[in-house]
Order: sequence, then C-alpha cells, then structure tokens
Amino acid sequence: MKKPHSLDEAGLQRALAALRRVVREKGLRASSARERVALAALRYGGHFTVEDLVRRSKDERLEETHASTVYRTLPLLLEAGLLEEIRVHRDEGTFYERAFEREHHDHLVCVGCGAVVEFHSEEIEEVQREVAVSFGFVLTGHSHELRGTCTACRERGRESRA
Amino acid sequence: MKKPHSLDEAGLQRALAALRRVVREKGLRASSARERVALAALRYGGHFTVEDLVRRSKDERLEETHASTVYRTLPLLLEAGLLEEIRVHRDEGTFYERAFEREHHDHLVCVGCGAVVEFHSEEIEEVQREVAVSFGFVLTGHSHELRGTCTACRERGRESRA
DNA sequence: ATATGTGCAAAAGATTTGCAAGATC
DNA sequence: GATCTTGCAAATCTTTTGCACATAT
Repeated sequence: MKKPHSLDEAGLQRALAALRRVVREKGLRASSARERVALAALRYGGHFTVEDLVRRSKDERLEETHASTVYRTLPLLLEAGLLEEIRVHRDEGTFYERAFEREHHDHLVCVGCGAVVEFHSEEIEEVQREVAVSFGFVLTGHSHELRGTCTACRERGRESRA
Repeated sequence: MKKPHSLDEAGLQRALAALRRVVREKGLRASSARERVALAALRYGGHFTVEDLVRRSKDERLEETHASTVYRTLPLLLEAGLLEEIRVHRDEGTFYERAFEREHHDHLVCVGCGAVVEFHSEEIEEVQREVAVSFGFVLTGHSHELRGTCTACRERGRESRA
C-alpha cells in the first residue's frame, strides 16, 4: 500500500497558481470557496468523492463549501490539471485523485475485494500515442482500468469451494 | 464509419444459448422478458443505453419491457458475455455494446465532436496481462478509453482562432 | 406448490439548475 | 455598478427496491 507523498506547501502554491491561471484565462474571478475546494482536494491522500471534498473543504472557521459549489468547481480543477477523474471502485459514485505534480498512473482493481493497485507502463503510453496518431488524433487524455482477482481472493475462492 | 456487422440468426441462437447456460447455472428460470432484452441488445448496431433497450425490446405484440427489468437483466447479459459496458460518450449515461462473437476493442473518442473510433492493440493487451501477473492478479477484464481531438476538430479550432 | 420474474410505483442517489444574496473587479 | 459566486432548495436523472401478481419448474 504505497501512500502517495503529498504536496508540500510550495507545491500547493504552484497548484493554486495553475488554478488561478485557468480562472483568469476564462475571465472568471478569484474566490475563496474555489481555493478551499482545491486545497481540500490537493491535500487528500488517496481517492475521494464530492462528499469527501465537501467535508474537508472547511477552513479555519469550519466553513463548509456546499456540494453544488464543489460540483461547479470540479471542471476547473480538472482543466487546471490539479485532479483526474477515476472510475475505479465498483458501485459507489465518481472518484477523483490528485494529478498535479504526480506521475501519471492507471489502476488495477480486484473485483473480489476491491483492492486497488497503481501501475504505469511506458510501453502502453507509447502505443496509445501511436494509435492516436494513426487515426489522426492528438491525445489529450485517457482512462485505463484493469480488473482481475488478486492472489488473496483466489485463495479464498479455493477454500470456499473445498 | 465502420458499421459492426450484426449477428445472423444462428449467432443470435448461440448467444441465447450462452445466456440460458448462465441462467441455469445460477438456478434461475427461463423468461421471455430476459430474452427480449437480450435480443434487443444483440440486434443493436452500435452503442446503446438502457432507455434504448426499453424501446427496442418490444416483441411482435409490441410489448415493452420495463426499465427495472432491463436493469435487472443487464448483469446477466454481461456475465454471459453478450455485452460489455463502455464509458465513452461524455455526459450522457452508461452505454453498452455487443461483445458476443465480436473481436475485443477499445475506444478513441474526440473530445471536440464526440466521434468514436474503435481500435485494438495486441501489444497493449499483452502488456496488460504482464502487468496483472506482476501484481499477482488474474485479469478478468478492462476498460480503456483514449481521448483526443480529431483532425477535423483541430482544423476547426485553427479557423476560429484565425 | 413453491420459488422466481415482472410491472409499477416509490425510494434513493448523484448531479444540475434557478434564484436571491454576497463577493469581486 | 455590473458581473460572477455561492448557498440553498427544488428539479432532474439514473438506478434500485418493495410488493402484488404472473410465470416457470
């Protein structure tokens, strides 16, 4: 269970700067609620939902940010490259994870116990680019999730069948 | 725009047989509603939603199958290998496509116009298996979607910026 | 006969939207 | 001051569930 090292203070500032840049480009205005959500998201260790952000977006005065505001802010955070949407986790809703200043990775999920492993394959990334080019596309992103059963779950299966 | 050739009558029968096998294995019973949904799905050319299946699941007497029944049937169709769930298409809901007797493929989507291209890379499939093995997993499935901008959309962008 | 399947309505979730009040440029 | 933002409530949408009746084994 590798814990993703979090951004330090300087990293947070760079991330906020990236957000402000996008906000400015779009002719929008600075707002503290938006930055509260961004900080909550950037500080989050693993995968999180909108609900999680609502709860953790409290500031010193314990002001929460409403869910609708979080929903309105998310597209900006994605566009600024602070977060990525992920589709791991079975039923439950939509999850996100930090993308800013973090190496890209995809996920391998156990359909038995839900364990999630991160992986990265430069070979796959390369083939993806080739595929895109061959169809005249310029890649802007991708999502790639592998599903399978982990060793532990296969053992468990064997027992219960015995 | 390559149209996926559809299953012929014999193929439909093989698919229904696969469904019946799963149904029997689970100790469930034969039902015509389930087969109506299966047929509607198998006959569908491209990508479709639950709503689409409801509309097209009419039989000779124009009996529709209720959405709740479609929802209850889908897991069986997936398990029987008749369909696959896909995550292409931006906002809109969940889509499915036929998987039975059809070569596996993934999708490349244009974020500008929504065009969807199917691709297949044996090299990627191979690396996926290697990755899974390296983490002690046995693969049961995956979803892989590339996003980018197609040639036409890039041209359009250039014009409007001009 | 008994257990499963289906239609229908209601419930449950997640996300979006309209609006009045508050913040920013 | 004009315009963007936010909180809040209500509206939407998709999917799930409870139940009474229909159907299959």
